[in-house]
Amino acid sequence: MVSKAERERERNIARNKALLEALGLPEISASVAPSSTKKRKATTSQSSDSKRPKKVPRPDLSIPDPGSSETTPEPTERRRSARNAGKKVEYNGEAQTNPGDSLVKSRLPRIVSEGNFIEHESNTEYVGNKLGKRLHNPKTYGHIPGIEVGTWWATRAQCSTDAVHAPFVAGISGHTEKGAYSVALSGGYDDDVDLGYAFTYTGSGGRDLKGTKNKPKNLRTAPQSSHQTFDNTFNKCLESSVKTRKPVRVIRGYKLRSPFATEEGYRYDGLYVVEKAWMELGLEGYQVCKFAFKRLPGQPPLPRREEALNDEPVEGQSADEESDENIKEEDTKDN
DNA sequence: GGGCCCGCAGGG
DNA sequence: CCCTGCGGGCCC
Repeated sequence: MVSKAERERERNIARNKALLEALGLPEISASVAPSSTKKRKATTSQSSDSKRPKKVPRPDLSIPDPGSSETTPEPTERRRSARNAGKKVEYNGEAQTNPGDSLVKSRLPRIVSEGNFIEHESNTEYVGNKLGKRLHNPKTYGHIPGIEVGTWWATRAQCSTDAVHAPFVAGISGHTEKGAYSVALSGGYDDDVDLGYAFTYTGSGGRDLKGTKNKPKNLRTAPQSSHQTFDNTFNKCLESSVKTRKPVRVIRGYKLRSPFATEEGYRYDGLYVVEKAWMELGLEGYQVCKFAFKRLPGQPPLPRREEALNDEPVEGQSADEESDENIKEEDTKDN
């Protein structure tokens, strides 16, 4: 038996999916199975052990002892498990006393490719769950220099430090007239559809973050309790993106319900264009703002979750054409 | 795992 | 300043 809400959800999904498919594939119509192209080793990390310990972003790297011993005073070890993310973990002990020193070395971040994902080893210290020193302005359109598609972070704060998506919590960042700089796909709306090369996205607002007067909640996210509108600043940004067609940086997170979600943390999935903006009835019975995104061609294929690999192969994935270096950082000159 | 509450960055 | 927001940690 299927509940009414569930049916509603299925209908929304079907409608959104049809809409995305109507947008067409991103140029290359070749439906190449991603595993057959460049990421043949994409899933080796977990293939051997049947019981996955839930998070294995890095099976093993050049770092001597990745094993659970987090206490290694290894100064080069910067990545942490998401679980440790706000703790007062003393990685790098004394570096903290003088953050400026270790932060300012302005070498560009180094990327270590790792099959299914890319580990980001920048010189930037990620201090706790706070914003570190940025090398670039997040209020720009297009790629951030030095940050490859596929770059992975444990937390939103780290992603913000690298200027890919500035807000810690909010899903949308942008300029109301020129368009969005970036969005985060991190769950939150269960009738969004993610095909990888295209997805639908639900806008912001309409949530009662404060609870009632007697029962103040002061939440950062909450159930829908009123209609969304395009007056909302964030929604306006995305609406403008449809007109300006500026590229939007997209990150996907572990909460996303999609074969393209990360196992944990957040991943930079490159540039998309917002093709369409509209309103529809959301699952919670309120009007929501919806947006259809389409990925720009010429970008690395998206990794899929392990458990999704057995499913039907996805279309629209193809090896990189010539890389699109023409889409570079393009300043907004308003600050 | 769910509930709750907090800090925090960004923008008006 | 104030408020928002697809985090994150902790406690249960």
